[in-house]
Amino acid sequence: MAKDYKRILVTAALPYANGPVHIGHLAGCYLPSDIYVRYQRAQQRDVKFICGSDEHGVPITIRAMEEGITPQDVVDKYNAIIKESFAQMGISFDIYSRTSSEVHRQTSQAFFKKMYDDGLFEERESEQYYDEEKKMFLADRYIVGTCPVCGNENAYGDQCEKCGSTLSPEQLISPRSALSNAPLVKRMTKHWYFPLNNYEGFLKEWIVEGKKDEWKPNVYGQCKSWLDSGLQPRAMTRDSNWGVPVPIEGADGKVLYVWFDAPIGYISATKELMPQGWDTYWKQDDTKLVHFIGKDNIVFHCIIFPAMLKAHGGFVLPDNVPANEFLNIEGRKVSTSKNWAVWINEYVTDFPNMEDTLRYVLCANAPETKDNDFTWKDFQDRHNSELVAKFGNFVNRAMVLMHKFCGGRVPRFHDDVKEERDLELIREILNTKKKIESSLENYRFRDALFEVIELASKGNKYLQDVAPWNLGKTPELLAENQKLIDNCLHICLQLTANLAIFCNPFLPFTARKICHQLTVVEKMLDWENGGRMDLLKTGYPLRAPELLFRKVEDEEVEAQRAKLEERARLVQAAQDAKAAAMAPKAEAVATPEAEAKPLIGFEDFAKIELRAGTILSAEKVAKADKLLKLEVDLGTEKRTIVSGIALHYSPEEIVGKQVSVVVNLAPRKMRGIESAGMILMAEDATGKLVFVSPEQAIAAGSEIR
RNA sequence: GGCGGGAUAGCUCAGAUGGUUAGAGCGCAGGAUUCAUAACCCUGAGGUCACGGGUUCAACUCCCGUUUCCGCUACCA
Repeated sequence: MAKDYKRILVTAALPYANGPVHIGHLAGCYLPSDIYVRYQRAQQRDVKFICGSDEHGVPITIRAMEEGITPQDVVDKYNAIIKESFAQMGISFDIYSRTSSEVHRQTSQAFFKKMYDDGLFEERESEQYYDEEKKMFLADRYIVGTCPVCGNENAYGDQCEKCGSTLSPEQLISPRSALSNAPLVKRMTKHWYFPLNNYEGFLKEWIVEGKKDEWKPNVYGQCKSWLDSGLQPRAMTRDSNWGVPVPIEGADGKVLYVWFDAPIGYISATKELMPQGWDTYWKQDDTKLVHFIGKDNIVFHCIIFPAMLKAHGGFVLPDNVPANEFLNIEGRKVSTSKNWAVWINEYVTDFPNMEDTLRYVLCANAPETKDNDFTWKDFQDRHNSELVAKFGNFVNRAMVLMHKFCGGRVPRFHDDVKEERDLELIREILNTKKKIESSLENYRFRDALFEVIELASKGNKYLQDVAPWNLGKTPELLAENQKLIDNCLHICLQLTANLAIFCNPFLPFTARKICHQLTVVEKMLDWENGGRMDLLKTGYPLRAPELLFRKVEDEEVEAQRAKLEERARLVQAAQDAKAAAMAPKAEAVATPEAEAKPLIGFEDFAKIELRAGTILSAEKVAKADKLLKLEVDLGTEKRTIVSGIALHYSPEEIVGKQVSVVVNLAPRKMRGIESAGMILMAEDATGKLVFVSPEQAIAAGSEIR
């Protein structure tokens, strides 16, 4: 039941301003949204395209700390880079704003305040780590300490970037503040929780029942999964000084949770774009709201934000959330920290004036239904065979032949000699238009783009069938066949004009180049002109043909592959993924030496009590992939130790084995089992784990020093 | 481990509501052609639709297992 919408509001996920954008971002979100919007604009529909930088949150403050600059400096830098990359790629936002703007502060605060005043939050107190020196609570990321897993002394409270372990602050050994280096104390702090569980009924009805056949399976499935497993209240505030201050009494030092304020950024940006009238787009039922995002954002856009909008009241809910899957590169996942990515700002430098090629390749192979793979070989193949050989070649053939046989002017169409194949092709043009429309309305961008190329292909076939170059081989033949030649080229040129209209949402730069050659104004690109056979006036002189695309040579894509591999190799060799992620430009700086820990005194070492132990029994821990529950004989006592080695050893093969045990490690519960100690393991670069064992059998409990 | 989404020609991917010979592009093998960036056009070869069961007159398409990839989540040397 397609509603009769009066206007369309399109949002693209706010990119996080702590790094540049790469082709995965483009393919998953910004390109499809731009195609959709350009199409709707060409349809003369009332559409607004909203985006901006997401500039709050802990990772930005961390990056600022690491680079020795302020968070504002970080976001200023990346906001500029990101904004420029989008502009260069022709992503045509009506506004690209940022969540550090004043309008956004006001908007998100008002949003929060309204919910607060309506009593929609729950206040809760909990114990959090507090830095007495800086007089502030610390987010998980601000807490550093020794990783219980790999011993990295600079692990963060949520993750150890050295070994990739996900942590909680409580797990860190001797936690300290990342800001002041001071030891931490625990203090009570108050936060405001949004009881998502109160909206389960509404969400179930709206999504599970209402969107079953409308939303993509991946989106629908993900939502259903969340709803079925039950929703929990979620904290909507954080202790931090970077973000939107919580606008109520007694909330000093607290800001809105970045996932609370970020989606409101769509609203603020709309406000900024249209100080008068923004609310028409957000508050009237006949607005079609569409969120374009990557699959990692589904829960926020389909569950949390709609629940917020519903709770606040007065806002429209998204009609659709066409989330794409992920794009891999050369068979591997995109990884910022491993620098396995194709960055947009680098692409536009390496391939000037080839924005449409990237747009084409990313759309033709967009991860619409599953993760897809981007390879440079595929990039080259698609460009050379589809854009150059089919599309560009057809346009060029039509132009060249027209100049050769029709004196550089659009020939007239002679009804008296028209043939069935002429009419057939004309019908195909209209047919193609309809197919593209229906595909685009249903977010099937690759299908739509395929139809464009397919139509060019039909043009090529038509030219081949009529073969005007044969009809005009000699002056005698030319005179005899001029009418047939005229008709053929008349149709080919009108088709070329139609191709410009049809490719415009996908290949806007190319569409304009075609307009230039045909000496027509951009206005011709209006969608309603699609299918017309009188776009070019008979007798009108056209410009000399210029190639729309150059070929991509083997060396170019080889160089790109080599660049990708080389950077990844450097990062790998450096064993310093973090440094590379923080400075993707600074690949040359990466050093091959592994990160070394600082010197420690004997007294530090002496704090650790190590003993040889003998494994008495081992069993797999239920509901955990990697955990084994071990009974270890330490001579004077037997202990239960839970160890994450199940992927490397089976329970049977390790019984009786002697191992090294950290005896005085604070006990910790895992999967409900208290683990008293830790088994030492050695790990190689591939992640393989082996025991660190006494070289000969020795009495259980022997001290290791 | 829980949940969700994938697994289809050599490669990259499409395949509403189950129904005649399962599709496209590239690649490959032939052919035709020369207007065009040696491009275009035609023909052909290539798939037990991951595996095993089941429902059905009929399953790539529905159901149940298994294997495997991706994501979220839990957990982790």
